[in-house]
Amino acid sequence: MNINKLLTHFSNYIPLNEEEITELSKRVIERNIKRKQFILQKNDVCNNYTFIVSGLFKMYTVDKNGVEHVLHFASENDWIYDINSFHNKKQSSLYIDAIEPSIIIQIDNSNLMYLFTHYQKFERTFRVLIENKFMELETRILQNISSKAEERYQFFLEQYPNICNRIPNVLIASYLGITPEFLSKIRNAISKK
Amino acid sequence: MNINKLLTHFSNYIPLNEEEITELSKRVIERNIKRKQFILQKNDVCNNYTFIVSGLFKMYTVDKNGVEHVLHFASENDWIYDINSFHNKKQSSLYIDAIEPSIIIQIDNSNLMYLFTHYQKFERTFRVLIENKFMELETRILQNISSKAEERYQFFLEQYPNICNRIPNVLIASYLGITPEFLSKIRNAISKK
DNA sequence: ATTTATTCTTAAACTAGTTTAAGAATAAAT
DNA sequence: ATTTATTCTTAAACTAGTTTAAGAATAAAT
Repeated sequence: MNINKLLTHFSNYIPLNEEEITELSKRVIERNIKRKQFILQKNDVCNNYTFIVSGLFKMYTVDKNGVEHVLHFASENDWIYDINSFHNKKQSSLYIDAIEPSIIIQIDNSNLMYLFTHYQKFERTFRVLIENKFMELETRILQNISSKAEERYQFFLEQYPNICNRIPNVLIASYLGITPEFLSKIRNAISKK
Repeated sequence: MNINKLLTHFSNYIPLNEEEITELSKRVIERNIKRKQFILQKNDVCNNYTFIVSGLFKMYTVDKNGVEHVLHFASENDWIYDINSFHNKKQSSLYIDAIEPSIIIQIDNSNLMYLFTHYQKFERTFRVLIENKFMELETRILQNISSKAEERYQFFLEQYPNICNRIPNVLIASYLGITPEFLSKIRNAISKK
């Protein structure tokens, strides 16, 4: 059962006892997602936290010119959700879809709130989780305001070695905030060094 | 007493009862900070969450060329801290200093953890706080990867109308990830519209 | 009130990154 | 196995943003 992967994930923060495992297991659902299948689309309300058992997702906006801007990638043992839409129950401006065929475990808003309220451990774990995600975003912002595209690309390769070769360069460029053509130039320049 | 400003801040999330107020009050300290005074310097461990009663702070790095890069501004009723240094108790790579003379209330790591463990309400409030800060950062990242400097500047002015005219343009440029000279160009272009 | 430090602006020469276009290479679908 | 769609690369012309320098304007300090 894939729930074990989620339990192991939790135990990296704080191990759960039997009651907590039972409660959690009752409140999540497992789904198989095909490549290119959406788990969130613009104007929907994001009603689930999604844990990725296996596979790879991207979360992105589409601007007025139809260009995609990738806000996050997430692969196995990571979470993906539009936090703003989820907590404020408002329409999302984001899309989430699968880059690879994936297996996910989802928990919806009311079940998550139930766990937070009845078992402080869950609230703690999710506090720490979001704190860690906040740190990652701070690092990324710092990169964006202080480094050139080439450095940001090199840093991306170092930081996400296990996903960078599963993601097409078009999407890496989008994530870095540059055009795919310029990323091509950068890659060419690096290979000549 | 300035603790009231902090209590009001909490009650915007979840109101505290008398016991919680007493516990909180025992565990915080109030400080006056002069202009340009540091509350965190590189290589120190950030041991406090800092609530700003009045005044204005910036958190930033200094790169190898001596250039400052502003990660965050924070003014009255907001928090500032290096979350990475605080939770992992490791040396910070950031500086925090006062742009204006300020009054702050600080709570240190062990006291905050005490409150989290004994009163779930504090853990909840700080979870929601960091979630909100995460949303802000997501918006900022999206801006950085998808918009030109002029749009990012306009957005900054709209989003932070009460601090943008208290901050020198050098620092706004740094926050936006552009040079002050280019910000000058942008301001000139906008004023001609 | 005066000096000193900081901030802001302008301009010219430059470089990082974009746009447009088109072909080559690779991966996905049947 | 072949077709179709997607991804990647190259190059030329362009534009957004940087660098260097220097003077003007404003704010801070005494």
